[in-house]
Order: sequence, then C-alpha cells, then structure tokens
Amino acid sequence: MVEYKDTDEDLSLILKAASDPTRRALLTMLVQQGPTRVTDLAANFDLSLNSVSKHIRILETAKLVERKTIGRTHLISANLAPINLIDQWFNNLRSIWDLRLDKLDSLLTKETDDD
Amino acid sequence: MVEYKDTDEDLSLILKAASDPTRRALLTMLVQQGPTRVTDLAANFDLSLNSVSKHIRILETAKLVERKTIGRTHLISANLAPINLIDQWFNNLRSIWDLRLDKLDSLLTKETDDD
DNA sequence: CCAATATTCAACCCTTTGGGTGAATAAAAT
DNA sequence: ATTTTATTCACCCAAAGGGTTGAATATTGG
Repeated sequence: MVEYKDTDEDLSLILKAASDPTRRALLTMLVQQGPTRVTDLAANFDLSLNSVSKHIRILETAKLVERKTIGRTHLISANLAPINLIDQWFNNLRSIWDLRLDKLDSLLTKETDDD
Repeated sequence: MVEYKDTDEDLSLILKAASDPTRRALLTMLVQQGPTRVTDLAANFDLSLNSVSKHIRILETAKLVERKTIGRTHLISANLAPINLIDQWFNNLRSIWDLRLDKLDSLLTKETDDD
C-alpha cells in the first residue's frame, strides 16, 4: 500500500490553491503591483469582496501570499517561494522517469551484447 | 476586470489533477513502472477499483496519462509534458515579479541621483 | 461620540469531488 | 456456451468549494 507523507499535504494545498483561475489572477496582480489591500484587489473582479477575501485566505493557507495588517487595512503580498515545492515534485518525477529509461536501455544493450 | 484566457483552463485542469495525493501517487507509480493496467495500479491502494479508475480518468482529462486499450486491458502510461505548462506559468510570474523590482530599483536610483 | 471604511464571520445555496456499491459491457479462458 | 476477468457506467452519499447576503468587528475621520 502507498502511504502519504506529511510534506505532501503542503504540496496539495499549494496545487489546489493554484488550480483556481481567480486565485492565479490574484497572484499575478500581487506580483505586478506589490502589496495591495483586499478591497483594491477585489475591485478588479466581478465578485463580491467576501468571495475575494475567501480566495485570499486560501492562498494564505498555502503560504502563497502574506498579510501585513496595519490598522483596519490588510496589505496582501505574493510569496512565490512555495511554488518551488511544485518544481521539486516535478523534478523528482522526472528523475524517476530517467532512472527507469536507463534500466530499460541497459536491458536492451545487454540483449544486443548477447547477439 | 480580469478575463480568463482559454489556455488557463488547461492549466487549471492540470493543477487540479495534480493537487490530489492519490493521483500524484498514481503518476509516480506510472513513471516508475511504465505502462500499467488499471487493476495493477489499484492493487497498491486501499481504495476500490472504481475509485482508482475515476482518478485515472481525471488524470487522462488533464492529459497527464495516456491510455492504450488492448482487448479488455487498458494500459495506462504517464505523460509529464503538460507539467511544463505549470513551469511556464511560474516562470511568467517570476518575470513579472522581476520587472516590478527593476522598476522599483530604478526609482530608488533616480532618487539617489537627485541628492 | 458618530459615521464611514476595511475586513472578516456566519449562514445559506448550489455544484463538484471523492468515496462507495451493484449492474453492465466486453474480452479471454475453460 | 459459460464463467472469469478487466473495466466502466449509473447511482448514491457526505464533504468541500465557490458564490451570495447580512451582521459583526475594528479602525479612522469628522
């Protein structure tokens, strides 16, 4: 049976957070504009402020954004660092892939040697 | 207002497909073992065959796996190509980020020149 | 103190998702 | 021809997602 490591949970959160187009758009805006208030972010969407607030919370849980609260205004800023976890996952997959192809290759070479 | 491009839909599918740990485990197995039958994949999980079959369908929709049907057996194989879309998205974000930092930097430099 | 502003909390609605079971289909084996 | 094997289809269910509205909270401005 396959068990899931705890680090996988972070990756799941990040991928799920990134899988929604509204949240990706939010991230893009933040990356372009730097720290931005929730209200100003929401102004760009045809969505209630509440909805945008929830999306931000989800990005925050995945640590893709950070919040700096100054009085009543919450400044949200992007944090791209966690995306490296995706990269790691992908690179790991690729290396496993390459490993298998190497084995296949040496098998074929052996057969050729046997000729 | 922000509108969403059609290519974004592919990216959403890929990220959502990848966001589930069972599906990532399936991908890993496929990358390790090469083309594998649905039943053999399912044997590694404490899940019904049906459930695994559904996960595979989702991966297939995201084009992260391919299916080759030979008689009654369906051989599933990994296809890592779509993950490059994630990479592209990320690199795009980073370049936007760098652009903004450059602008900030030149602003600060200007101010220094004014001294 | 009072009004306006910025944001979240709480409740509610659909729709989607991830799981299950049992039947259907199709191919292989006996 | 019948049974076994491989897989999906059709439902069902509980939980999670993404959206809404209205109230609550907290801070700022007059």
